[in-house]
Amino acid sequence: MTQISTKPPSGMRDFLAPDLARRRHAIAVIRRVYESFGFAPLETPTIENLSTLLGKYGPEGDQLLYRILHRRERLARALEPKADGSRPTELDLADEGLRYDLTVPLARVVANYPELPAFYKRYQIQPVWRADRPAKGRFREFFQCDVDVCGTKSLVAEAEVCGAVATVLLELGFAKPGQPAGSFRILVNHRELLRAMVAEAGIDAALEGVALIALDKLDKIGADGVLAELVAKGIGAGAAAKLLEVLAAARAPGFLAARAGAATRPGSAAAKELVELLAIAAAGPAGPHLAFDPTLARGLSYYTGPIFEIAVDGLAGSMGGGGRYDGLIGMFTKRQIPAVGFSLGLERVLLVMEERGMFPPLATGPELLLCRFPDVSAADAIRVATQLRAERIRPDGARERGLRVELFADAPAIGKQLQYANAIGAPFAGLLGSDELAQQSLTLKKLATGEQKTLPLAAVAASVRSG
RNA sequence: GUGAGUGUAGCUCAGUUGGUUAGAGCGCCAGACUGUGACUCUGGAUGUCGGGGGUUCAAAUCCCCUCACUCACCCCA
Repeated sequence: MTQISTKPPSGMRDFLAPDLARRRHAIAVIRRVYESFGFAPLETPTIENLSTLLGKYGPEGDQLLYRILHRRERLARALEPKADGSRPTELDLADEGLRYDLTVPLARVVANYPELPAFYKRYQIQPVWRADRPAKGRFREFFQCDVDVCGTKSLVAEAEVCGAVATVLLELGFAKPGQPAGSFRILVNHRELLRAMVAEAGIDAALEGVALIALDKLDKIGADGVLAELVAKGIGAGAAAKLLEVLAAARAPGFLAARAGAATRPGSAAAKELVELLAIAAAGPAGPHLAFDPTLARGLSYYTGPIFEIAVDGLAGSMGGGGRYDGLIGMFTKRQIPAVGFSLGLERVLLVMEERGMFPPLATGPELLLCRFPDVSAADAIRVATQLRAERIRPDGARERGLRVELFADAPAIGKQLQYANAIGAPFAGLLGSDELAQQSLTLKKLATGEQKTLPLAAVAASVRSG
């Protein structure tokens, strides 16, 4: 163990220039689209009080929270046995943790700033942390891109957040349904509908969670598999079979409309909401992508109404998810404020885009590497680089942006400098010798073809731009 | 949390039933044009074989421990 590991901690990553080019490309699209829907930006701290975070995500979520150990005297005190002789617990050793998602911090913010507009729409693109075991497409530090609407129970809010993420994906190059190669679906369901189905099957509300998780696997392990798992989790064989029956009925075409019309049956109101949501959303960009999926459950415990998840072929997890959480903000303030949101998983989106080759060519680095021969002083090279970088006014009055210019620091053999230009992917090299300097000119070399010409400094930018 | 797999040069990997000096390709460095890279040719350097212990005359190879990473499941974004 003499050698210090130079790798980042597991599940966390360094982002080098090519990674950042792709990430920034996606984030730029996300930000632009979210703002076009009228969402305002928000950023919140990396660290939140544990009292803010605990109890919002369910037991599994609490388990995955990164906690920040007390320091110095506070830690020493916390480590001592308590008055009753019992040992300190996890709760005694920390009262802060890293944020686990962006929704709970948003709820805290809404509760903390009563002066915010009654209908607060915000977007937030920041990393979150989960003490999970990393896997393909799963990290311990990852970025979420959230949009949320607070202050209304209107299903327009649902339609808008779905429309926003659908627009993002379309603008990133994901296809409409019918073009299976690049398509995505937004699955929708309703917490109340799920509860009604579980109740209808005669399953105890306490077992609702495990029942829903088993149900969610129907496509993977089949009806027999789900049945076996339900029984294994302590649900009677009769109730388990009944649940599958209820579910099969829910999958039949026309189920939602029928249930919405049957006002006395459990889940009728929820079905009605989904019917309405699908109808409203049909007018927006999410319309063609939305699909009712009665098995969609979602793990976070704060959801109360419609829930969503983005599914694409070939991705084990989801690219994003969301739903309505009318009770969450009320956990931080006496005011009960309804809200609904959608979260895109940046890494999941990038993963799928990578696999499908969806990135456009992304320009990075300098457009021109300025190489100097040994007979040119460093000061002269800097003067020329400065001139090339500066914006200038063309004779016709138009403004011309300066070039992205890197100046080679030393002046070794020109071949070395060209090798470097090649290595960093610069499309052009500018060769500066005493001849060029005397004429206020530059020999411009196009690396891809090797062709080169000497031209006045003032003409270099235009020539680079024209390729 | 469960199960499986992989750790050998900067990278991707080969290395036979244990056998003496551990290899290839790519990359890197130097040269074949003294103001020209990417292509070609020649030459060169590169390793605690993940780490520790054990078996053996002998270990990259077999055994144990440990660490790291990957995949699948679970769950999620």
